[in-house]
Amino acid sequence: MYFKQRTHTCGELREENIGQEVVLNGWVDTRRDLGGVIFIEMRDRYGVTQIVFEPHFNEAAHHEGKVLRGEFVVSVEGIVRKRPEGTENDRLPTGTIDVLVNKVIILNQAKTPPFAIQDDIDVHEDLRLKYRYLDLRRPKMQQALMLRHKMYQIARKYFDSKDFIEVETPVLMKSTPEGARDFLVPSRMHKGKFYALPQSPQQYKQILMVSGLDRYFQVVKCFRDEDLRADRQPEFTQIDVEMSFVDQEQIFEVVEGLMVEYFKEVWNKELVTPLPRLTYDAAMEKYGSDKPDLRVGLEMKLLNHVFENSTFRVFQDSIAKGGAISGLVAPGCGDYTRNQLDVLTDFIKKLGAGGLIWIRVKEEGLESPTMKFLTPEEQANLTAELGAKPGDLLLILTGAKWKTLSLMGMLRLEMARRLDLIKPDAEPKLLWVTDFPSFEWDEETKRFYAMHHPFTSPRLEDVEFMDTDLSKVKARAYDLVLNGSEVAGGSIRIHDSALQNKMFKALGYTPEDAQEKFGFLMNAFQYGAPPHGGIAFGFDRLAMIFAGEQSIRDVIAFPKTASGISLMDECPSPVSDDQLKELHIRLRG
RNA sequence: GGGGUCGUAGCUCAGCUGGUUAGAGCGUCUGCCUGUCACGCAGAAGGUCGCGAGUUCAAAUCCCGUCGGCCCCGCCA
Repeated sequence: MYFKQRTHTCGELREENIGQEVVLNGWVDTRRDLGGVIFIEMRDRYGVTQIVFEPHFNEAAHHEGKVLRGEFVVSVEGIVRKRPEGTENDRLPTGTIDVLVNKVIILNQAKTPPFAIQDDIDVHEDLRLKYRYLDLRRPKMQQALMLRHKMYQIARKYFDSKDFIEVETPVLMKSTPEGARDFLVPSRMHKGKFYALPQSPQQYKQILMVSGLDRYFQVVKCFRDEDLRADRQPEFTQIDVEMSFVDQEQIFEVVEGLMVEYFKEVWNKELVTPLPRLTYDAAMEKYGSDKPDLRVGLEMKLLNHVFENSTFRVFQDSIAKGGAISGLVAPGCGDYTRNQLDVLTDFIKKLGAGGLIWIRVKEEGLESPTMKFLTPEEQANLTAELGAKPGDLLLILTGAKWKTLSLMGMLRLEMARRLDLIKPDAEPKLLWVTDFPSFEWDEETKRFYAMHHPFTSPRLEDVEFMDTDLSKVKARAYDLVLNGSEVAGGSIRIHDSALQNKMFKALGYTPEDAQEKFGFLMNAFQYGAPPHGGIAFGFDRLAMIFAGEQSIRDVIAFPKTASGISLMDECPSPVSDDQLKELHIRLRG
């Protein structure tokens, strides 16, 4: 089909183009047929331009214009004309002109789309995902993808300017049963053997440091076969970074530099550095989360010392077992009804709490079923410690330390939602969370696991505890947290074989286990591994927050649903027996 | 694995204490309309009430199961 190349995009024409003969190619956005004159808005990635069919100007074109429908692909030739006085559209950058059509070629017809191709449509997401190619025509989605593109380019330019080199690492690699579940890829040529898709290029980037690449980064897809969330997809993009001969401080400096760029280029905001830092312990104690949202002012308080000598059985038990008593003031919620408090109690119980202690603060004192268990002195200390005022509601959770703090953190966010404390236009809050524990106790298997990964260096002053009390060992690990989301995480790695062996031993690996699982990394480290460390950005999350979206699906071109399927191409899908046979696989059941 | 919520026209929803022919707005189609921009006016078409089984004289409505979307907990080195 013959058609002329466009002379302009649909977002380009202005008053200075008046009088020019132009060619536009694009999609029919909206159609307003007034019987005589027909107005059509034409859309492409760059914008929208109104084209006009007038019978007196060109009868044949007008006749052709009659049959155009939404989403038809057209090429039009015409003359740019100033819109008559009073008919300008100030919502369009092209709104002072329109194009009087001389000729229209229908490049393709289109079925009526199942939903309108425009922003702010009210349509279920599953429909958008099934027809993702139409969804992505919406200006908002195109802007999201363009923002994402801009953010890739900023990162690449930034890291390049800092002497980092981008290296691609394998997508087919060895499965490591540590951490998240691997996606497995069966080998045809090696019966019974499997590749795994990388959860992250962790081991490869460390080997690149051994190889002397010094500074590496990569925009890289990673895969984790775990359940999804609004901010979690089974395949996602990291900006992966590793540096040699550095400590935490140099990594922070590099990362903060990139964040300054992002704040400036995306939000036009000046980010003040160095960023605030919070230790893991402090974050848990005050915010009940290792990714605290500091836009919410509410702070939790540890109350163990207030109830040290309490006769209240619940508090006694907690303290005796080394647990936590955590309190939170819900300002102005002192008028919560019994019913509202029951709803709140139910909310936190469903998350795993044993119960919720609530106390209404009145002018005349504290009001709660729990009060009969507390001495007047304890009541006074409680009020003072929390800084509670009449009209407030006090919430207290108690039990095993980390679980209780974490539950209180969820309650804190719930109260923030109820009190509407997170305004969309609130100043973004970016901070480092540092000094994560090296080890995490797992109740189910009754053993310690690496909280980050087994190559994370403990703080050197904590190495002595590796033989005595693993719960005391803190790691040289850090997360970057933006508005309550973990947007990057990393650590200084172990580069010393002796320390690495000590770590494997602490995690319960025999030397044979370690060799079997991580042998290639261990071997590499015997040939001169420099001190090194790094970080990886969760790029989708970062893009989501910078785009002001609530779901990473809105900044990913072709995302999966919460159950991990693609509604558009309907994967995962069954495969033929022949395919399975070739891979030496027989399905069970 | 668990909890919550939703599923009715192409879309967004109402109807749900069982009872006539399941409605509305938008969209689509047809006709009229020469400056619209949410064009307007008139008319029409459009339904496996997610699916299955059950209770009942009778089920969109009640019960059970199942599938799917979204959110959360667990999980995510």
